[in-house]
Amino acid sequence: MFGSSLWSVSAEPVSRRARPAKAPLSRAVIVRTGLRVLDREGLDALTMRRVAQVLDTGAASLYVYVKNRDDLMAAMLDEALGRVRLPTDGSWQERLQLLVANSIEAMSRHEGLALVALGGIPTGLNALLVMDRMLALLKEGGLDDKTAAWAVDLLYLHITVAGAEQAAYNTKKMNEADHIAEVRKLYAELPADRYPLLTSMGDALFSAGDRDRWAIQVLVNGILNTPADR
Amino acid sequence: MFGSSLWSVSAEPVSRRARPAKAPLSRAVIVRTGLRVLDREGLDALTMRRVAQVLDTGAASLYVYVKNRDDLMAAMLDEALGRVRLPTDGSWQERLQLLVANSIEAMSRHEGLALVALGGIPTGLNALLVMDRMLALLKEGGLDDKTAAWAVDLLYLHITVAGAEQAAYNTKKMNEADHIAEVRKLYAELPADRYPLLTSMGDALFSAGDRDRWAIQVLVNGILNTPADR
DNA sequence: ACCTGAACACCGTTCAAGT
DNA sequence: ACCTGAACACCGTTCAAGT
Repeated sequence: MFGSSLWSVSAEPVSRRARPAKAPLSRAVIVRTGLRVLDREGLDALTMRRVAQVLDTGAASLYVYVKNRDDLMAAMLDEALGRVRLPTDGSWQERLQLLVANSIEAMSRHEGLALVALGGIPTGLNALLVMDRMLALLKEGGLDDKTAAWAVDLLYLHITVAGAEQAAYNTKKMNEADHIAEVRKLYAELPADRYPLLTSMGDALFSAGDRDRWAIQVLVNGILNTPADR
Repeated sequence: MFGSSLWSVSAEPVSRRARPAKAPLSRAVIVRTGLRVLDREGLDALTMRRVAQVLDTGAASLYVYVKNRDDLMAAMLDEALGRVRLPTDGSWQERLQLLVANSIEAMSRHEGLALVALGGIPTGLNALLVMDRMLALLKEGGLDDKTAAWAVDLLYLHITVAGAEQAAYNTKKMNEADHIAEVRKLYAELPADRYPLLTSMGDALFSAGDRDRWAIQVLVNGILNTPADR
């Protein structure tokens, strides 16, 4: 009875105003959507299905623009690195330290993204730009090519871990003070004969201060004092 | 016709010799089995189901001894760190550098394991032992408590990334030389105006040498030259 | 050419039910 | 007490079929 009318309804052309054209898919749109999903819903929610859903399509459609989930995350990381501000003022050492700090900060904003940088020479255009600027600063500081090259490797590695750690820290559900108190208690209760330092210097272990800034200074000072060719 | 005999067969007691008692489950056995699965079949194969299968049981049985997959992997990491050799000879700097190198090596033997250390103050008994020994060496070197504490943080962070990178490198399916050649080509083909250093100093970027050893030296030198209290 | 429904081959984790 | 079959609520990825 309703068969043919139902059929004709679904065959009827639908006004574009009632059902407006979707924004066309593209790699850039998928990458930005992935970043939004990651930032708003967390790493667990960053699934191909969820990203597709936000774009009002099916997961299969993403594979035209993105090789797989890892490829998507790598692209998201590079997008995030595109937001790094390149310092212009101060001595070369100040600019280098700020560039490293800015890169760490950019990575730390997005849960789990820093980890995809591990195990793989960077190939993203924005990651490479950061590396090129670091090389320029190191050469400005008078380092030889080999030391500068190795230094950039090490600095990028540090950016990755520091970013990952900071991101994990930012995302921790647990109350930070509670967590530290708990670990502190664990350290204090360790057997003192096997862990003499951890049990005895508890206060210093959790001492406040800008550890991130200090770590970057350590790296730069170390690089200046350690030529690659012994 | 065969109904009752089949039924009686399955009800018949089976000799323990024909079907020997399984080794009883325990946290230690599960952790060691996980490590074996990881080393032999890779990170993708490290599933609760696969570990259980090797132990001739169901995945659900593991949850009596292990909170979840992350807990299992954390325990596996600490087990791996239990294999780190603690150096006894040489100056405190030599012993420290060797301890760091040994720790990196231990982590790098097991794909993906280093990553579980990220984002979380270490609490495994073997990780803590490595940290305690590092603290002892730094204090032997005359560092104040605060600098020593921050230094151990930084060194452990470096052990983690370096281990993760090395592990990824060890596990790479692709021919190493081919991969480097590919990246080198990518760098060379970058626009020279935007990437002046990467395009011009290609040789130095891929220069051979012991980068890992150099990186550890950089860290130690930097730590010695950078007190935590400015 | 571009898109997608449906299926494939898995996951981690829980829990009622068994011994 | 200890163990487990089966189910729940998902995954990433592929591909034949549609428009």
